[in-house]
Amino acid sequence: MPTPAAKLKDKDKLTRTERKDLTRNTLMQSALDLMGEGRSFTSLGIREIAREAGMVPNAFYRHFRNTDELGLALVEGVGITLRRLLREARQAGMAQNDMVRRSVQVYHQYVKQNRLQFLFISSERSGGSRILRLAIRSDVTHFTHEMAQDFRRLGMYKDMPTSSLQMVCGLIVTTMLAAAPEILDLPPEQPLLEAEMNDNFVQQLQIVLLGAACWRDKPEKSQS
Amino acid sequence: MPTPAAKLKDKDKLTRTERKDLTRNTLMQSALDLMGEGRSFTSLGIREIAREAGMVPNAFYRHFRNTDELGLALVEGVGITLRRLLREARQAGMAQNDMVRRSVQVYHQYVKQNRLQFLFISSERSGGSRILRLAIRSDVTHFTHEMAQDFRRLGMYKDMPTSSLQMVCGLIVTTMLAAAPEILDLPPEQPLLEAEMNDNFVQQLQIVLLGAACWRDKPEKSQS
DNA sequence: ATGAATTGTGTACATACGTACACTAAAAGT
DNA sequence: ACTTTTAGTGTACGTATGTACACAATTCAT
Repeated sequence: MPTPAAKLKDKDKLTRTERKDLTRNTLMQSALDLMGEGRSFTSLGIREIAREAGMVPNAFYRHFRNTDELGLALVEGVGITLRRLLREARQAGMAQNDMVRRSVQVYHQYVKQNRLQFLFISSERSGGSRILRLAIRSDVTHFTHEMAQDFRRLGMYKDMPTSSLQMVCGLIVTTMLAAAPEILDLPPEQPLLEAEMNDNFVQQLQIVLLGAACWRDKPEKSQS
Repeated sequence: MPTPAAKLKDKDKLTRTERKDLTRNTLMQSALDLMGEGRSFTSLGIREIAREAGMVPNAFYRHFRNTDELGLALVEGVGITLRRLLREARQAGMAQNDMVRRSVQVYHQYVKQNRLQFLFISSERSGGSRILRLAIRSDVTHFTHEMAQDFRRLGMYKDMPTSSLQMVCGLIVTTMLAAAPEILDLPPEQPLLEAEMNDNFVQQLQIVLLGAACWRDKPEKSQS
């Protein structure tokens, strides 16, 4: 690696829009990389990102008007990542037996593999920029709904009204996302801590699923 | 209000340490206020905070070495706030009946009353500075344990092992804290949205409590 | 009462930032 | 073959930042 800057830019013969998308991605990746080094997205500057991407500051403007716009682009990638997660979880075989434990393992390694994206979600989901916050929240809601659909497809909680099912999935997703920062902060190569955390996580999810199973719609309205 | 800067500094006759603590608090409050205006804590600067506090930049150093240290001081305040919450919830009368609904209401208004502190917790709990993150997390753990003790005192889940009870409380706290950012982002004076959110929140907590009630320790170890 | 300690001020400097404007080179449209 | 578009560069400017240093004013200890 000759320079610390250039990320991936082989000067192949590419159409202009292709090259543009490429450096655009470089910018986004650079922002993520900076977050990986402990900086929070909201505190990133245009110059900083451009520098990390090996470009002159002004080049940034050819792709985004400001950092928030780059953030929104990152959120899109997050949406894709989350959808892939669901797909992987589905494929991981829901053998109904220790399906929760299995899912937790899949999730755990998925978070580690997509470290920077989850770092981004976790810290910006309730972070500084309102626009980003709402965008992420909307993506998470989307994810929740897809999970509910999957539950339906798998025939889980057959006789539960859809709204309740979504509420339960919301709870699951909340629990999942809350686990992400702790996974990310785990010191590497500490299988003991890791196992302990996963056990706790598994138990919590089992509680939720158990509660959902015992729920059996009781739509009592409060009158206080 | 003559100047936009001075917060609360009547020049009474005060001992030196009192006055110092006073301006120290002014600095902390100013940081919170800035967060209230949409800035994220990690992106705050010494000058910015000092300016908001109506002081010259250098004065900051008489109280904190850097912004992280101020953040840690804020975390202490957060701990106190959380403990007060538990106390209020206890007093709110756990009439066992719609106790969840009651607690949710208490919590909701508590978050709104301590808006800035919850803003701080929510965004820094998985935010940029590792030190702050861990400090907040440790406070939250503490809070969780106290909640578990309260559960014990109230005779709830009598025959559940302590570790499981703490796990359940962890789940509850996670759910509570996840609700905070949404409460904070609610447009003001929208009782409909508010009620909807609360209903959802209540249901989720009921699921958790129900699951916990059905739990009845099943300490099966996995062998995969 | 006097000297020390400490809180807050004023000035200063190197550095970083966002952004404007003019420019180059190369691809795209004609 | 030409003109136009456009991704990226270079320079420049006003402003904000962190921090160092010397200083003022007041409280504390003696």
